[in-house]
Amino acid sequence: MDKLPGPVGVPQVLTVGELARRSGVAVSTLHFYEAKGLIRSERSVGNQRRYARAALRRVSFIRVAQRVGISLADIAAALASLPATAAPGREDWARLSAAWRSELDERIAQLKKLRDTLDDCIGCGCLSIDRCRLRNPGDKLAEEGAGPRRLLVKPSVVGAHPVRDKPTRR
Amino acid sequence: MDKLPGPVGVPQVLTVGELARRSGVAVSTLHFYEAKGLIRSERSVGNQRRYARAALRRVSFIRVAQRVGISLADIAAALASLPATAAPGREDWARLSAAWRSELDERIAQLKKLRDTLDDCIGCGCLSIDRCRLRNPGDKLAEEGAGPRRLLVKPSVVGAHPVRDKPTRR
DNA sequence: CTAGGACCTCAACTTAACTTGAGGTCAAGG
DNA sequence: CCTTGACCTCAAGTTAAGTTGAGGTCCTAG
Repeated sequence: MDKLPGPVGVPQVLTVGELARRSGVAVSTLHFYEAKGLIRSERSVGNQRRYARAALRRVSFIRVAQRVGISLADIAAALASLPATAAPGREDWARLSAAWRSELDERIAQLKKLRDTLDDCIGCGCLSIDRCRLRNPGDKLAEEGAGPRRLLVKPSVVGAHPVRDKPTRR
Repeated sequence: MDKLPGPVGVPQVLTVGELARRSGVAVSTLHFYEAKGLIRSERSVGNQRRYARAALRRVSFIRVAQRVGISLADIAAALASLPATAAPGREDWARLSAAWRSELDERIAQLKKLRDTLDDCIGCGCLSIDRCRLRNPGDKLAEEGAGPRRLLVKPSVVGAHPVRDKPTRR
């Protein structure tokens, strides 16, 4: 029953090469993702990876999430809530969606703010981002020393994106 | 006329320590940004960095842009259109805004799509991202081997975010 | 005058996310 | 039987974005 390499129509199980071609990521990346626990595979008799079609979905998800600035670690955490073994059911996706909803909303708000800030500051002619609608009264920013407060929407719950946060002394 | 260290009210020129505190980034990061050409400073008689107040604005901008997944290289390119020497004028910000507008809009669209996709796929009960509204007819995805086409909005003009694009053979 | 903080440079280290390469297996075709 | 292409593992290299550290300067306060 084990579908072997040769591409025959629409296979129910994918080789790593097929998954790579169809998802648009390199084979090495798939190996990497698997090592990181982001995707899973069965093995054929000859020890080759065999992916369920659901893997394609997972990889798409990973790439898109990454593209908007979410780290693999966060993605892995989210995906961990899906059953790796079987095709995820409705409530599995529901759980994931709920968990990410606020994070995504927050990032959207952040982006809009950045975009609109540029526009506004041009429109009003004040020539300055930290003055105008973004400037806090009295210029008393220095109080807590914790980043661009006016542009940042909030510190983020999931907070593990590529941007190194606060100079953490380990 | 060179304002020296001691914090006195609201200084017109900032030391690296002050800029670090007020912008929320580490001193080392400011050095790094300067080395990369993202910010600029004058030097005091004693060879210490002195930043114009405009630098605070630039740093805020850098962090926020970064936070939404834009690379330092892209940010540097954008900032390069601003005069590093004087305070940027209205048309400088206008240029920057215009250049980024589509990129930001695109990323916003992308994020919304990701968010709504999760919601939709739960709502419709199809249990699958690559089927449903995202699935292309006939499952003929394998044609060009170029990434998650249905979720990705478009290949991005500025395209230099942390996500390693295509397995480029150098 | 000497100690403390804040600053300087430059090189080396770190982490995430991959890629590259060396050396080896496996199955189908000529 | 032998080659070819796709696959395997594991180690090492790469890039971006910083951080850490060693060794040195400078000014202000005690």
